[in-house]
Amino acid sequence: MDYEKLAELIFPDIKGTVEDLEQRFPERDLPAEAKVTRFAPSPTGYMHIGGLYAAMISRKLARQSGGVFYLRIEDTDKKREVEDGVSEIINALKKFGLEFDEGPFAGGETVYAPYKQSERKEIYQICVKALMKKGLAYPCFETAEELDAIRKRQEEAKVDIGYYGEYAAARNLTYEEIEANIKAGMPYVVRLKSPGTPGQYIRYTDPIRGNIDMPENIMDVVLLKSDGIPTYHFAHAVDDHFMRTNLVIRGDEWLASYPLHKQLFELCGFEPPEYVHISPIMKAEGNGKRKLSKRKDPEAAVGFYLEEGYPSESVLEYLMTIANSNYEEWHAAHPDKAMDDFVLSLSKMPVSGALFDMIKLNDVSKEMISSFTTEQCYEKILVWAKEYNQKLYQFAAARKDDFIKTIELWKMAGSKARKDVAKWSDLTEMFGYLYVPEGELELDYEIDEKYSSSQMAEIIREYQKDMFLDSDNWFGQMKEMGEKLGYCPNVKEYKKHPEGFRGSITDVCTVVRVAVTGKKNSPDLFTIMSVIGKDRTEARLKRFLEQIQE
RNA sequence: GGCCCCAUGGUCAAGCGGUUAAGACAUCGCCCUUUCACGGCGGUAACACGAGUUCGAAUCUCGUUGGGGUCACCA
Repeated sequence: MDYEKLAELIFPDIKGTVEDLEQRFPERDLPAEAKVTRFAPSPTGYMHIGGLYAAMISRKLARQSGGVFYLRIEDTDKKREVEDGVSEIINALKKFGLEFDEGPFAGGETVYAPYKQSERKEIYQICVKALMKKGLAYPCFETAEELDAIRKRQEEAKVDIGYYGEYAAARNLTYEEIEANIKAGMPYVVRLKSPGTPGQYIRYTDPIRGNIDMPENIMDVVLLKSDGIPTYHFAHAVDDHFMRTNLVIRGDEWLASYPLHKQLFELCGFEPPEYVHISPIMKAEGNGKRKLSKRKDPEAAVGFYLEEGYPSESVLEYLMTIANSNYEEWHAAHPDKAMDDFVLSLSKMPVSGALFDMIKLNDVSKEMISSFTTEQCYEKILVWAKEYNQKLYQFAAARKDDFIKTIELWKMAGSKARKDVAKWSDLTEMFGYLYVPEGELELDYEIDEKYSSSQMAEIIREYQKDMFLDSDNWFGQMKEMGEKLGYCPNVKEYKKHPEGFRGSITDVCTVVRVAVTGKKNSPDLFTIMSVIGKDRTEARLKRFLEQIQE
């Protein structure tokens, strides 16, 4: 077979050479230790939490080594493409502060462009043509039905399934047969003619997992689909070589294709990048785990965290604790330092998939929020509410001073810090009584059955006489009032001698608290009333009386 | 099924041949306290199993079991 002639038959219009490409995409002028990494999603518009995790790690590794992090769109499958898919992914990443260092998605151009695979068709074809000239690629006209038949035979014979070796009939087509098929307009793919030997093993060293021995690739995989667009594997080899990526962070589902990728790089004459296979984020199911699923788990989507109002810093910090469990310790030792100062270590990455722990995320997020200043909280809430909670947004935007007071109320500062809020959507659930205008307020009173209506009414009526809101000793006044009604002002004393009292100051406060907020639990009552103001407090007391006397 | 990966409390995990087997989250109790939250103190709770190697194994080897991944003209 004259491979030169075959290559011209298949690619008559491809004139460029691999050498041209080497010149067009020169090696990067970077220090040896600088890592060039990328995030390479399909433009499905759906951003998986695992994608965010990988992107965060890739970017971090590039940053901490003085390298480059870029975005490449893997749009070689038109069926999966979604309109605006690209911008949605970029927006999601942007909201997490993960920005790119180069390319059109960073607002610039470089010699490595284009960054979308659909615009790199010719580059791939040049490379396939070069392989074909070397006898390492060939056209294959087999139909899906014929491929199925091969699979059946292989299943029966209990041998490896795939297109390879003796099963790869198209390897033996003559030039004349190929030419005739093409003239007849038969569709075809271009396959790799794998030089792999069955039973031959290769060694791969993963920075996380160590040495792994795997069988060498023997499959004649598809390089170019019938539409002339490359498969993922081939596009990966070509792009990561010519975009000069030297570190590929990918999910461990790619581990199995390492032998293929290594072979592709070698056959093309490219230096393979360093690979790191990271374990996926899992979800508990039954007695096992499974990957967080796009279909079944809303929390698999990055959008979920955005909607719920988790600060992006919280999600990233939680993800970092999964990536390197020593991060938490480091952070505790350096509370003033930012996550950017932490040095991520590949060897400390987990080797098996971690269960996503929403409860832990909440804890991390409460800590994070308590570390924000009031002003920072205000800004972040405003941005979140504008998109996800219009009512809250209107209140926060129109009455900034009042809103700031509510933040101070649930946040507090320093040693008095409260950690009630893990995500902004908690705000309306926990503190709706602060934001809703009096007319629209509907309190679902959490009344304890141990209080009778008349008992509660007595307390509220007494409290209505003077709410002590101008006093600098509100609680002292409350004690006096309670004592007058027969409630012990000292809780400890009451516990020792409950028989002499109708209850304690706790009961007095609880009844007022329920009347004002509807809830049995809340932050400091006096502060709440100060925030909502005298008039609204009075109105609520009145309403509560009406309610319980119905 | 073939190939590959993994296995310490409920969860995330330290551990690298000799440890009373860390820590964080969760949980429970106590203290603080007008409730809740915060904070402080304390408790419950783990080396999947079986053989080796060794004076000695969570740690090394093999096997078993269990879990996961992968075997497309999808990435």
